[in-house]
Amino acid sequence: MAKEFSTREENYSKWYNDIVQRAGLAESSAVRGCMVIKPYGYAIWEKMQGALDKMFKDTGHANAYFPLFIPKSFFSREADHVEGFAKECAVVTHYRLKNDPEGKGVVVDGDAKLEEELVIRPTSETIIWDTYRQWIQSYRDLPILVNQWANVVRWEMRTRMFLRTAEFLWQEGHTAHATEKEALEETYQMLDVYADFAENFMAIPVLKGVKSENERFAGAVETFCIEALMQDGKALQAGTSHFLGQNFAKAFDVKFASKEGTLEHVWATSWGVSTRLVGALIMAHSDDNGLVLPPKLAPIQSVIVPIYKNDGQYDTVVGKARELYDALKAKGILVKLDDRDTHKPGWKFNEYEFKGVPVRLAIGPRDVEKGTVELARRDTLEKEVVSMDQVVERVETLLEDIQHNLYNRALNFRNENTRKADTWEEFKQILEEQGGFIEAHWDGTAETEQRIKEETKATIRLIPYDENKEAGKCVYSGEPSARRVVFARAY
RNA sequence: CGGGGUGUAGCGUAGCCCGGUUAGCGCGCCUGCUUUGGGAGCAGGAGGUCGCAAGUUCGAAUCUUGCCACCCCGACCA
Repeated sequence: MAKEFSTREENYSKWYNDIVQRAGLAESSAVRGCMVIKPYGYAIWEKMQGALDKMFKDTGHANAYFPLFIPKSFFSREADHVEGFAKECAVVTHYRLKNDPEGKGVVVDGDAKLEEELVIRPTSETIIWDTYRQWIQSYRDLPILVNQWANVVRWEMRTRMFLRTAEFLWQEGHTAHATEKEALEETYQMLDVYADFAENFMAIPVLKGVKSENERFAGAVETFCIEALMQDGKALQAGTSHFLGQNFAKAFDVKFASKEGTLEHVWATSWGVSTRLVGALIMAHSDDNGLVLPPKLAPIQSVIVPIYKNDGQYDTVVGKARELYDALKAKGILVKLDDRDTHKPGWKFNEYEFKGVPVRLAIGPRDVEKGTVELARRDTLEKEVVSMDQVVERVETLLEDIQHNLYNRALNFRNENTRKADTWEEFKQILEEQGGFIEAHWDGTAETEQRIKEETKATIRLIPYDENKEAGKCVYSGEPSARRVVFARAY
C-alpha cells in the first residue's frame, strides 16, 4: 500500500526526509527552523547520550549546567568569537507581555525593556569562562573537567532535520588546565573519545585531523574534528574538539597562581557533538527500505511478531512469544513484543523494517508445532529459521554481527570513495562524477582553499595528523606542499 | 537576504488558464463482517473557514493586490 517513499538514487534528500518522517524520528514544528524530536528519534539520542556520558565520566569529567541566557557584553570579549557567532544569535530584549490596547491578543510591553540584552547561547564558552574566573585561583583548583548537556540556538538560514536546525541539542565539554601540554592532551583525548564512539557505537568509520584556518572554531587556536562519509559521497563533521589556548582565559581574565608563585592564564579546551549525529546515523547506514540502526544505538534491538489465524492460535502463539520475550529481556536485549491485533503481520514487518529494528522474530502456529522461530536481520534482510532453544543465543550473535557488518560496510564504502587527485582536472572530475573524500596536495594558503571552494564547493575537511607526510605540488596552484589534505563537499 | 516554485480533509493530490450545482480522487481514520507466514477484501460512514486579508463580480478554490508559511537553488553553518 502507500509505499511511495523515495530511493537514494532518485532523490537523496527526499529519501532522507522520508526516513525521518516515516520512521517517526522528528517532524517540523510551528517554529521556523525548529523541529519536534519524536519519541523514537529522541530514544536514539538518549542511547547516544548514555554511551557518551559514560565515556566522559570514565575520563574524569562531571556534568554541570550553565544558563541559557548570556549577557550580550560577554560576546564582545573575544574578538574572533563574536565575529563567528554574531550573525546567528537570537536576542532577548524584553521580559514582559501585555494585553494589546487595541484588543489584538498580546504585545511586547515596551516598558519592560532589558537593561542589558540577553543572547540565547549559540555555545557557552563566554558564560562558562566568566564563571571559571570565580572558580580558579590556584593551580590546586585545576584542572576543571566539566561537561554540560544542553540546547543551543543558531539562527540558520537554511535548515534540515537533525543536520541543521535553529535549535539543537548537544553536549559541550569545557575544561581548564594549568599547562598547554595538558590542555592539548585533553583536546586529543576527547577527539579519540568521539572517534571511538562513532566507530564502536554508531558503526561509522571516521577520519581524524585538524581543521584549516577557514574552518576553525571562532576563538580556538586549533580545531580538531572527526569526519564521516555519507552514502551520497558528501562529508559530515561528526564531532569537534578545540584547543582554545589562553584566548578565553585572557578575554575573561582567568589567572591562577602556579606552584612557582607566578600568575598565569589558564589553558582551555572545549568539545562537542550534537543531535546532528542522528542525521549521520541515518545517512550512513539506511537503505531504500528505510532506517537501519546499529544494534548498540537501537531503542528496540529485536521485535517479536506473532502470527495467528484465530483466538485459539493467538493464545498459543502469543504465549510462546511471551516466553521468548522474557528470555531475551533476561539477557539484557531490548525487545518488544508486538501483540497488537489491529495490524497484520505483513504490515508490522514493513513497519519495523522502516524503523530499522536490527532483528525481527516471527512466530506462528507452524513454529510452535516445530519448536522454531523465524529470524530476519535488518542489515541484509536475510531470514533464517532457528530452533526455539537456540534463539536467544542466536539473537545475541546476530546483534553483534549486524553491528560489525554495518561498520565494515561503511568502511568499505569510505575506502571505495576515497581517491587521490594529483591534477586540477582530476580533482574536478572526481567531485563531479563520484564525490567522496579526495586526498590532494594543498599549498597551505587560505586563498587557494577559498578559490577551490568557490569553483567546486569542496572544502578542506581536515588535515590528517597521523598520516605519513608525502611532499608534492598543490593540486590548484602548483606550489610546493608538504602533505596531502582531505577535500570533500560537505553537509 | 537574492532567484525560482508551491499552498485545496491527517498525508498526497484533481479542479484554476476559460469564474456558475452539493469541491472530486487515493492513502489514512471510524463501524460491521470476512481475514491474518510480507503493507488484506467488501459494504457503509465521518472529516474542508480551498494559506490569510482586502478587492473585482449577481456569483471567487478559480481573476487582481497585499501579506504569511513552506520547499528548491545561492551566501552562512555543528
